[in-house]
Amino acid sequence: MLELRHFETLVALAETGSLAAAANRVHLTQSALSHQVKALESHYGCALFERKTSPLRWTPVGERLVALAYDVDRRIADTNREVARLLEGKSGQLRIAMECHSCFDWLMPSMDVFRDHWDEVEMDLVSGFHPDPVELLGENRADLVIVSRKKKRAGIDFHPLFAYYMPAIVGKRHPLVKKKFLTASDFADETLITYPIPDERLDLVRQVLGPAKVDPERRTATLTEAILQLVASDRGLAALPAWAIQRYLDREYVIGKPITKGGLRCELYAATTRSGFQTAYMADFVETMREISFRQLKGIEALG
Amino acid sequence: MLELRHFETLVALAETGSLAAAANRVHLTQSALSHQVKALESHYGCALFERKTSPLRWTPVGERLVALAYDVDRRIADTNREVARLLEGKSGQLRIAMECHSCFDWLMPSMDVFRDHWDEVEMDLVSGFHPDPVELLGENRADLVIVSRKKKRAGIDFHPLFAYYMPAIVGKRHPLVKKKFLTASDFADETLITYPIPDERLDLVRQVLGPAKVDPERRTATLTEAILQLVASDRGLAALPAWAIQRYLDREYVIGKPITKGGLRCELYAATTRSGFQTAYMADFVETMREISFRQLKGIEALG
DNA sequence: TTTAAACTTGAAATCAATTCATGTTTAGTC
DNA sequence: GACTAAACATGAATTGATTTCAAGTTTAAA
Repeated sequence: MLELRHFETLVALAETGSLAAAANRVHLTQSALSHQVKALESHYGCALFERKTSPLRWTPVGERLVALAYDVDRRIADTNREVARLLEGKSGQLRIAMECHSCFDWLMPSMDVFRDHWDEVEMDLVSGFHPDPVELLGENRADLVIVSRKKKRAGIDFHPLFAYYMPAIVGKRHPLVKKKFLTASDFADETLITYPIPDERLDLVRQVLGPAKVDPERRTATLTEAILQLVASDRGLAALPAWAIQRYLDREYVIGKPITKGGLRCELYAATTRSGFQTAYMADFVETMREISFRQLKGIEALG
Repeated sequence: MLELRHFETLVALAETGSLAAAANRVHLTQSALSHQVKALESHYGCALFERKTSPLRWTPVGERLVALAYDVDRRIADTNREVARLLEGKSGQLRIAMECHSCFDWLMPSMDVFRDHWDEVEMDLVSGFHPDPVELLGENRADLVIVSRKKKRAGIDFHPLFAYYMPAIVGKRHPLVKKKFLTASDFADETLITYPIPDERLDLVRQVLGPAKVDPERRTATLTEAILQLVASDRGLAALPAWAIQRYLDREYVIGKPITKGGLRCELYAATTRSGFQTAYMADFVETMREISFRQLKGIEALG
């Protein structure tokens, strides 16, 4: 009756707080989860959580099952790791490069977890700027690259990590805070503050401003905090991932506004060589990044 | 990929030592288990156990998975118990009666385990002889009765426990030890030593001697050890469950011989009132009896 | 060499979970 | 208080995977 799939569902439910979001996370329809939950509830003869509250509130029974789900999931993951180590050599290296400037924020916790599980694997961050970091894979100067687009290339695999929405960042007293969402034209007469990277890597330019032929004045800053200070003092607008500046948004140091009606959706992938991904620790690292990110970042979505 | 059903299979495999026996235990065909194992092996890319050895020998990976299976199964069972307690009152009583004279042997460990899990439930053994112990249920003088036959009766449910084969017990130097198996006629000129209970409760008489119209001389003894002494000194034959006298068989204090070609198969059921079985601890006790028996008794089979 | 037991294999059948399409409920807004 | 959108529930149909079936292969024993 109880099955592992229910465990995945329960964990997703606990971490997302709603049926619809959890369904997206486990790549099922919300209807499927509804059926699953109903089956569990009729099996145990009691509700698992209160609907109509957000986030959902677990009943004691639900809570117990969620605990079980976490517990069992962890044990299975541990076993899979051990089996992988039994089967292959345990050591190796994992050199990570990033296209995305602020990804290090969310990557660090994943690296910490990974280091615990695979202490024989040597981890490194590839430093310096690279016009096309994916090339580092072919040159064997990196084993994994975090990128925001998949460009088909021979022998390279792109493993989806997650999707997120990038809000425009506006000062508290800026006139645009009154708008529900911003469009390309709202940027026309503003100064756009960005990291010092080429336009084709800026999602805002690539997806919104470019197509609309809007080319605002620019200013660059290397540090996220510097960008925020400029925005807070109304020297311009920026577009940053919400997860990179969550605490500043929470404190209302600056204000986040959706870009376009549906929001500006960005994606993240881990690129590896096809053969490199065969090793167990590599696959595990990708899985770890997904898990840890979903656990700690707000407002991200499953991908792929 | 990995699913709970695989865990059940692995546990059964570990405890029975063969595909066919494990299949019987989990109520599937041996083909189904073969497919399951194949799927697991191709998933992990390695063998789980060596075939062609009996009992099967686990590989390190197989061993790790079996450990996981036990672990997860136990955690799920624990959770189910806790949930049951959360939902209903925790206390109650469990008065057990037995039709079968030597069942106490295997029942005791199950009672011990049960007491650990449900210390609020008061357990009792209904003592004394009863011509029809199932009637104790209707009279509310017992909550559960161990019996060897299901007789349909209104409001009474029979929950299968297990099946076993009852060998004839023969002295070491008795001429019949040369035979591969005994038939009804072999008993004709012997003395049959039994517990002092009516014929219709003696499986040997009911299933074999009765139909063959063989009615040997009788002698009764209350204690199993007394019966064994009589047999060992060639005062007669007996028929006892192998699990009741395993250590005497192992030491060859007496010899066990199959009765009829296929062996004399006996079954055990737990009888309860339909309503009584609704309580969680009752269902758990039945489940516990099954589990513990399969774990500790040799040569028993799944039933139902 | 033969036989029986244990296991494997591929195809068919069965069963159950998911999706689809729709209905219902809830929370927020005018 | 009615209206809208979001979130969830439901029943029927589909899909897909697991089991069974029927036959073949291997192993161990006689």
